Amino acid sequence: MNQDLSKYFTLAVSIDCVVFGFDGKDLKVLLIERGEVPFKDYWALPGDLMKPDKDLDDSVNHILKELTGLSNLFFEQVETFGETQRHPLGRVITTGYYTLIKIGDYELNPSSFASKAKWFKVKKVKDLAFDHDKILKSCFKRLQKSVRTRPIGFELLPPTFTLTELQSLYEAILGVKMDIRNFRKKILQMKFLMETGDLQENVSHRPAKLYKFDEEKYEMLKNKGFNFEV
Amino acid sequence: MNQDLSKYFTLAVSIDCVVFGFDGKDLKVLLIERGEVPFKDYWALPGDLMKPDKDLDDSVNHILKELTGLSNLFFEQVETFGETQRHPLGRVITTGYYTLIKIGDYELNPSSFASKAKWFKVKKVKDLAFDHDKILKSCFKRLQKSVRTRPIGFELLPPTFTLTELQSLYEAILGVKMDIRNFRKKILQMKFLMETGDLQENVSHRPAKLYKFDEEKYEMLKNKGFNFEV
DNA sequence: TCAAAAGTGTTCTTATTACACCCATGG
DNA sequence: CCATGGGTGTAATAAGAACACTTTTGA
Repeated sequence: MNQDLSKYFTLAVSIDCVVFGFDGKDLKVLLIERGEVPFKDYWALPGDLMKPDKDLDDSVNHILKELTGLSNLFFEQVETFGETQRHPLGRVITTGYYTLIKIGDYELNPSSFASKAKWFKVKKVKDLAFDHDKILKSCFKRLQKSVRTRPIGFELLPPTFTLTELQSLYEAILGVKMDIRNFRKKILQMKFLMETGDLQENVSHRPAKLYKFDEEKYEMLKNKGFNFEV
Repeated sequence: MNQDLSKYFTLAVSIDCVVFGFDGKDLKVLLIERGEVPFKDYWALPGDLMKPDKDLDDSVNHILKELTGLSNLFFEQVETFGETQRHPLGRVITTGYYTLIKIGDYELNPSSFASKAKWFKVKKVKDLAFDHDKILKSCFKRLQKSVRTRPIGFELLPPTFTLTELQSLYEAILGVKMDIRNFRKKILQMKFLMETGDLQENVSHRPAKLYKFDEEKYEMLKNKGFNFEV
């Protein structure tokens, strides 16, 4: 930090949110349609410039709420993108965050410059505004890493779920097929699932047992981590 | 991005470099003594404000060279710190990067506002300028994670080394003692080490065999990753 | 009675752990 | 001949991978 500081204080910082959800079949990501320039009418990650008087990490939820109505989520910071040409209106460095939520627990209320908000299959997404394809890819990779070293599920599944739904979630995130018997063996021996005693209803096949997360054991495992190889 | 953009373009972005080295016994980190305010005479991570016309990732090596003389290293981005009060001269968001090098392969030439540059044992470091304790901790954690999923060593050891030196490196990074026989078994079966045929000299005990990395296999494993449990 | 998904065990192979003694050198 | 760190193998246990048939329901 030498001479003439003022020329350095000329950048903006933005935040982009990658909100992952699961509909029982596909892994999805929440996008907004931009109602303003730049990239008007493009689909984009919910994101905006950070107010200069706010902490970076604290701004994530404010920005997401403003655009989509979703609030109070737990985000993990992933990567910061700082190419000179990434934003057409000036020098904007952006930090990407991701979170996991249950689709359906939250109502989407697009506002501000978001004209729409909608869930898209992660695998189908492309041609987003700015460098958002890159940010999404980076966050998706981080999610894939995380899923192997700590339990994920609670955040993405309804309160009770079948083992097949949980397996589908892991398969959707990791993009692989797993052996049904080995998956069940592995996941049950971790002891963070409890049978509810209830069964699926109105399915035209043998109804599956419904499970829920034992929150206490689940939080314990989340903190200490584990190794889920596939 | 709505109304009055100019009030957003008032931030500076800085970069802080965590350069890890190994002296055969302890894991070390390179620090500079700051010759200028703020935090004059404090030890700090080498870091500086980014020039607004440069890419973020590209600035890392420029900044490190300016302060320490080290150039052309491969950095991994770790985390961005953006608390409002983290810098006394204004709103500065900083991104932390880390790299691994062989101490001794590089000559330290402190310049610019770095009055000194020196290696410190990672475990002993505290009371750094700004929030650098936090940045160092974050990068150290990332290093510990990385070491379990891909080979590390080449960057930190001399061209030829003994298995005990390699084991000491892993123990220094992970902060655990490992079984000598199991360590050797595991590391040798990965096939990225080659015997040089030479032995240690001038040691007052049985001289150890010297190994080197099989660069081809080593790069392969680095790209595809592996699982090194301890 | 058919279609569709649920549910269940065993065997084989591989990886991990724990553990103790002799060897080669310099001083 | 002593001190120092180098070097080696095996047995027991645990984890992972591969694999096929029966059950329950609604239509």
